[in-house]
Amino acid sequence: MVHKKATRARGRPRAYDPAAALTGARDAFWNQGYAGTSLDVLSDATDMNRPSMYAAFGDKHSLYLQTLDRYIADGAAALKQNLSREHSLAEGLHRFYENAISLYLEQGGPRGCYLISTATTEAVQDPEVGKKLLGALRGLDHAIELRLSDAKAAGELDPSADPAALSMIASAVLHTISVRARAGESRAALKAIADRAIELICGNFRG
Amino acid sequence: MVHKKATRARGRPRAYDPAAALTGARDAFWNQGYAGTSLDVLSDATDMNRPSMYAAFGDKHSLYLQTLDRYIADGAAALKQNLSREHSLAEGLHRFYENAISLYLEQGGPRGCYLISTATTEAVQDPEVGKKLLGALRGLDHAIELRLSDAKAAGELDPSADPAALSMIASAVLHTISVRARAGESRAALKAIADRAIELICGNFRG
DNA sequence: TTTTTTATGTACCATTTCGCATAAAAATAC
DNA sequence: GTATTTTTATGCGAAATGGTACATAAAAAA
Repeated sequence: MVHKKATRARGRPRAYDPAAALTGARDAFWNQGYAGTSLDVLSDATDMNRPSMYAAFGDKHSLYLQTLDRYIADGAAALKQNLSREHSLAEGLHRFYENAISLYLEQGGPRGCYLISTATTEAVQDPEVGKKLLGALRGLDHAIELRLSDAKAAGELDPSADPAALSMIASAVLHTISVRARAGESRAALKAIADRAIELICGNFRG
Repeated sequence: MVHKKATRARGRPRAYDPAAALTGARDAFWNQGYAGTSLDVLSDATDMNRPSMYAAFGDKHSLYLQTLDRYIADGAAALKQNLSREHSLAEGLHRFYENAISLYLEQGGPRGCYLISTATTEAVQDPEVGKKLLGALRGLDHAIELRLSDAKAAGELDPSADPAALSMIASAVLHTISVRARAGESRAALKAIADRAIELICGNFRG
């Protein structure tokens, strides 16, 4: 039997929580963008001094890439849950958009999707960011398309429905919600957009 | 009779073209974002030295706002032309998206929509930018909705069609095309998205 | 207790960034 | 020609930025 905490790390224990630090860094980038966020701000946001940040996450660029990875992983997990076949398609899409809108408007003012709001700007000059962004966009398309194909097979969608086209629309609606949220659109307006999209995607069918 | 060039400005003539300089500045911001573009880069891009830039456009922030204004005005003019009633709705939307895709992929790598790719990031920290962005988004929605209402009245759209909902979709598709273009998606893929959207919006009707 | 290991905290450095002062240049007005 | 006006050109300077050296603190190991 091995006690997890039995063997403690050798030297001085770290004074910060790595996961919380990454969240703090992400929130700072989220508010000010990659280029607009200084190491001083990141140091405050992570509750770490500069050398510790460096030791833990590497330089600013490397830290940013790690926040992107975690956001993408978290988003994929939430997506999988929301679009599981436990709920109807309409219900799943409803949860999916509600979840997104809440995330985009969370605490301290609107901010939109982390990728669209910060990574898109950098994607042109930074191939690593561009690659992660494109991968995430395609991943979302793909996951939704799979769910729509299932729905079509299950009779939840009209037999003439085109899952590829509809999944593109569903993604586009998420993207527009992100942009509008960050621009300052109200929660009610964003919800109305989501509701209209769900109606349009699901047509007259209800699972 | 007054000759336009008869009375020349008093002092040393300017060595730059104001409109071209604004275009150069815009392109620099477009590539690197607002925060990521330094005055040195802007000075190169405008072919102006720093004091001249200041005299002509004010500080970096003021210059950026002016590039936004011009982009928004240009976009509105192009939109008006593409969605005029000279063409059918489907044809108009086709021109609209083709025009956008060409702009988003123009010269020197993909870049997306100038507003979505650069202003969105700043919108949270910079209320002036946020206001301009939100205004532009709503302006697009409104213009498309008007065109769709006309199309409905003219029998180009199904009588049951909802212009407000469809215009939101049409805008969303433009937004997704911008994000995907900047992320590196191919022109063919972007065109496919536009075509699917047009089909979906226009339904089975053709004007 | 002493050594070793790991993390912290202060302070620093080179560079970049934004913005402006100042002088020279190029035109018109007198 | 001289004065006036407007722009250009060089370059400076304060502040901010990304990144790191170095000494110290806090733990386990010997």
